[in-house]
Formats: sequence, structure tokens, C-alpha cells
Amino acid sequence: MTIYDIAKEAGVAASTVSRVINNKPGIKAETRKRVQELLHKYNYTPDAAARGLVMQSTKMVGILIVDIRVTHHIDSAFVIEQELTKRGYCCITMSTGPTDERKAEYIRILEQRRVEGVILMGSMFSTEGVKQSIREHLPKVPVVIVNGYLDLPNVSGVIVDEDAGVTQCVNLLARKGKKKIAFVLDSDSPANRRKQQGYYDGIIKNGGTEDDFLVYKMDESSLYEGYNITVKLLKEHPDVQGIIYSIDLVAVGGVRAAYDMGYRVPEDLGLIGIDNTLYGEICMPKLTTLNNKLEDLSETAASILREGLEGKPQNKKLMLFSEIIEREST
Amino acid sequence: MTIYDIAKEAGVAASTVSRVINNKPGIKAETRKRVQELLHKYNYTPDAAARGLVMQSTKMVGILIVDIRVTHHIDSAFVIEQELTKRGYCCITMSTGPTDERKAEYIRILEQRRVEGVILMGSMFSTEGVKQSIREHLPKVPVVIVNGYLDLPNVSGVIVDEDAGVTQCVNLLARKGKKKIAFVLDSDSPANRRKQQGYYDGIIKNGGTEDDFLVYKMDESSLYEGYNITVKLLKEHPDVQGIIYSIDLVAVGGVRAAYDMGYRVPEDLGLIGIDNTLYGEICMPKLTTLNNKLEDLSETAASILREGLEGKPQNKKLMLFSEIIEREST
DNA sequence: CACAATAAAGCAATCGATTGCATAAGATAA
DNA sequence: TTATCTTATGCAATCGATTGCTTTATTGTG
Repeated sequence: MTIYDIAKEAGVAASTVSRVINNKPGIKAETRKRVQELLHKYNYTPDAAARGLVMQSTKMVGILIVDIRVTHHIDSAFVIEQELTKRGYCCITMSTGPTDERKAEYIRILEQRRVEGVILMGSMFSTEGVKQSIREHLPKVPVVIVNGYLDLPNVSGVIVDEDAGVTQCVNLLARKGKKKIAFVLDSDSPANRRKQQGYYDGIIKNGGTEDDFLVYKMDESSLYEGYNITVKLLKEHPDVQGIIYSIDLVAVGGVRAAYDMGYRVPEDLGLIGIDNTLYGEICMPKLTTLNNKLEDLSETAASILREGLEGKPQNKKLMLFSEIIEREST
Repeated sequence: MTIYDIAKEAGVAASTVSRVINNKPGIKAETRKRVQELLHKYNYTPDAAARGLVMQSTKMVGILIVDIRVTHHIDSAFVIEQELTKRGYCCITMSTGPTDERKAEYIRILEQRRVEGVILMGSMFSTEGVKQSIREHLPKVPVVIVNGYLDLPNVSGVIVDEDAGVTQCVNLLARKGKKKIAFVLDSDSPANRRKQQGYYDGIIKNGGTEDDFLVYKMDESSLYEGYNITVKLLKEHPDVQGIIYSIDLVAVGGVRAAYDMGYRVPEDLGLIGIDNTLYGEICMPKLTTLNNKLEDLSETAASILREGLEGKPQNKKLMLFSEIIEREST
């Protein structure tokens, strides 16, 4: 069913039908009614692509996420999707995986679809490779990176001061009398490097030296790997009294490992996660975590993108402040 | 940058450029090279909408989910998205919320975008209202419902025999010597009604009568409500020795409630969830759960949709079998 | 009743691609 | 050298909308 089919059956021109659809003035009430009845009879809906072609606007935005199954990313995406859908945009949400090649490929797909804005979820998108792709393929559309940043004229970023947050975590453990404090990284990403720096700062600020730095890096980010690396860490360094993890899920694996190895949490060992996910509330004892304000972050990102969609591309950089949620594991 | 801009600069017709882009034969090697260099120079990418208009194919599919944040739904969506993206389709994933009006609205949006196929995630989509919307707005495109079904010529469904699965759960608890067994429903959905029927069957099969039925329904599906309703249930019926929950997350809340109230799990109380999510592995004791095979379910759904996208709309109904994963809570 | 003013509807170009058919250029054969 | 046959390229219609401009119908005024 096209506008022409309707027009023919109504005995009018296609332009008249178009005007009825879009509630434009200058149509006799009687004609309008006749056309409307036909539109309804055939359940007519205008073709968004055809309309977009002439209007030069697709009303689509892209949301790129490394792995959509990661709780805090999908929570973020949900907030953004709700906000943008409400404003008449259609969101293409895609899981890119960790490699820059795939990210570049997906950016090209979004260009092909002529999206009018892009959200990049997570610091994994602040790499030179992605920067290059954006410059080549999305030089004109507003881009917002959630928890990351790239210096390009059309790219904005909202980040959380997780580095300072982790420093606070070290402070907290130190206040609780924990001497040797370790840090576990779930993967290599710009955000995790910032967290690591925050850990270093915390150790130094609490009177430690470089010799006190104890960092474990994981290959894979999962509950089980969190368990395994904690077992390894505690075996190699039985004197550790506090562990900060770069992500809740892994920390929760750590809580279980500590339990199985006979450590009392928090008496013998203080554990802290990051992200404030449900996992932390499910585990026993409940996990102390660094709330990195994902909901605020997402809302802010959505509203920056909205501004970009309405006006000219912009280059903003906002920072939100994280805060510790103290529960039973410290 | 359009095909015409490229054509003008190359000194050829637009059709020639089109043929170069699509690797069609009948272009002199020299011309082809010249055009390709320009395409590359300007980072040209064809407009998917314009191409779709003439090709009569958008290469888009829609994925509708009640709430994208629900772990097992997004896991499913991930599998489907990967599969379809690999085949050149672009997925529009949207969270509809629980009401039929919003679902209908989103179905209309998908029609407007001229998607070539639709996945409906979850039994909440097997309602008369949705059926009506599909009949009106998507009468021609293949639709696959994950864990649900509607009798329409272009709609397929893959379901899991969760009813039989819940009956097995009752059997398991009975074998463990649990006398009074309750069932907690997190929401009203066709799938949950099937589970409830499975519970009834299980009670009867194990020598119980209608008087032994004990069902609690929740308004909201969350960790906390799981906690609260379990407290309420155990206070009102202290003799309950086993509880089956329609969803892991709520069950995990129940585990915590049982612990706080001094019940030993599984000695005093056997608890079982459904969905086999990470939550169940995080909680202590680890949760026994009914694996409803979401990954298989999603893969099956994706491949049915793929068939539909390639050929004519179909009307299939497949059933997968659930199985209990026994862990520490029973 | 003629003419101006206004309202309603139609025509045709446009958006950015694809493709069947026509045409021009080059190659081969007689 | 001319006729014939490829091969390479261009022309123009098409997909399904929107919209400025023109034309036709209707109403109002002197």
C-alpha cells in the first residue's frame, strides 16, 4: 500500500494524500475524511525510508556496546533507548566485541544507515582506531561516549571520576585497618587504567610506596575467573587484607573464593567491587561497591546527544562523581 | 557525497558508479579504478534507505523485548543479534514495557521502518492484543516468538516445556523429603501460567490435593520483592519446606530471606529458581534452577527467522525440553 | 453579472540509489 | 572499407514519499 494506491482509490492526487497524512491545511473536510477512511481501511503506514530520503532525516541513532550482556552497559542502554524512542528516534543497538576492526565495521554500518547520532558505550571506544573511524565515517553526526572521551569536534564524553573513587576505596580499607591492599583488573580498557591509577594514588596517599603496589590482571571477565584469580592472589600473598576489583561480578567471585578458603569477610579480608550492580546485593556478605552512577551517566549522555540531534554537533566533556556504597564486605 | 557527485568528478554517469560499487561486469578496468579511487577518497558509503527503496528490501529486523534489562532476555537477544548481523541484517531492539498499547505502538514503528522480520522475546507477546497488531501491521513478515505462540500464518514460536520442568522441580523437592511445597510467581504472563500448571500437576502427582496448592503472586519482579514475599510466605506458612520461584532473581531474594529468618537451606527449606542465570551461581548456597535452555531457544528462533527471511513466511511451533540443574539449595 | 480573491487540488521535481534498454566506441571479420 | 559484433557507457524510469508552484474551483464583492 503506497500513497499512490490510496490516491487512486480516493480519486485524488498523491500530494493530497500526503497532506492528509501530515495534517497539512488546505484540504476540504470532505476530501480529508474520505482519504482518512481509506488510510485506515488499508492500515496504511508511511515508509520511513522513503520519507527520510526526501526529508533528509532518518530519525535513527546508533548505540554501540562492546558486549550487550554486561549488566551495567545494558542498564545504560535502556535509559538512553527510552529517552530517544520517546523523542521519535529509532535505536540500532549493536554488540561490537572487543576488537577495533569490528568496531570500525559497525561504525560503517551506522554510516550506511545514515544515523543522526551515535552513542558509544564504555571506555573501550576511546581508542585511536575508533577515533580514525569516526573521523572518516561519522564526521558530521554528534557522537557521545559514555565513560570515555575522544578529542574530535563532533564527539562529546561523559565520564565518572572512577580514579578518585578507587582512591577513596583504598582510603576506606585503610581506615578499617587493612594493611596490604591489592587491586584486580578484569580487562584492559582506558577506564580500567584510570582505576588502576586511582589505586596507585591511594596506596601512596596512605603512606605506601611502589613496592606496596599489588595488581592482578585477568584475561577474561567472569564470575569464575574472579574466583580463580582471588584464590591465586590469596595463595601467593596470604598477607593481603583488602582487595579492590574493577567490576562487581568479579568481586562477587572473589567473595566466594574468600569464603571457600576460610577467610572471614570483612574481618580477615575487606572486598570492594565497582559498578553497584545487583550482583553485589545478592552475594553474601553483601558487597561494598563504588557506585559509578551509571544511570546519571546515561541520562546525561542521552541529553547531550539530544542537544546534538537538535542543533549543531558539539564537543563537550562532563565529569560525574562516584561514591562508595558501604555494605557488608568491608 | 552521493553517487552523482562521484560520477561528475569521475566524468561518468551515475549508473557506471553504481556498477562499480556493486562489482557488476561491463566496466573498463581503467574506469573502474578511477571511480574506486574517488569512492575511497571521499569515504563514500551508499545510503541504505535509498538502496532499500529501489531494491524493495531494508535488511532490517525488529526485536521486541518487554524489558531489555532482564538478564535472560538480553542474553537471548545477544545471540539473535549476532546471528542476524552476521547475515547483513540490522537489528532494531526495543523495550516495550508490559502494556499491549505500547507493544502495538512499537509494532507500528517496525512496520513503518519496513522491517523484514520480527522477533518477539518472551511469552508476554502471546496475547490477543499483540495478535491483532500483527494481523494489521505485519501480515506479511515472518515473526518468531521466543517462548510463546500465536496462531497466525506468518508467526512461528519456539517454546520450552517449563510446565513439565516445574513438575520435575516438585518431584525433586518431594524426593528430598519436602512435604509442603509452595510456588511463587513473579508476574502474570502466559509462560508463568504454564509454570503454575506444572506446579499443580506436580503436587497432584506426588499425592497431594488441591488443598495443598500454595501459590503466591507478586506485583513486581525484583530481588527485594523476592525477599519480602518469602518472608511473608514463611510467616504465614511456617510449615513450608520447599519453594519454587518462577524466576532466579526472585528466588535469590528468597534465599537471603530464608537465611535472615534462620532457616537452613537446604536442610530446612529447599529452594528452586528458573532460568539458570548467573544470579543463581552467585548466591550462597548456590541455587538449584530449572534451565530453560535460553541459548538453544534463541538459536532456534534465529534460525527459524532466517528461514523466514529467505523464503516464505511460515508457521512453525517447536518445543525444547528444560532440565533441572541441581546445586546447593536443594 | 463580471471580476477579484481565496480555497482546494494537481503537477512535477526531488531525495539517492538500481537496472533494463539504447547508444556509442572499439574490435573483428569479410 | 564496410558490415557486424562485442564491450563499455549513458539515459531514463523506478522505488515511496514531500512540497513549491500552478491550475482549477469556489466564494465574495461591487
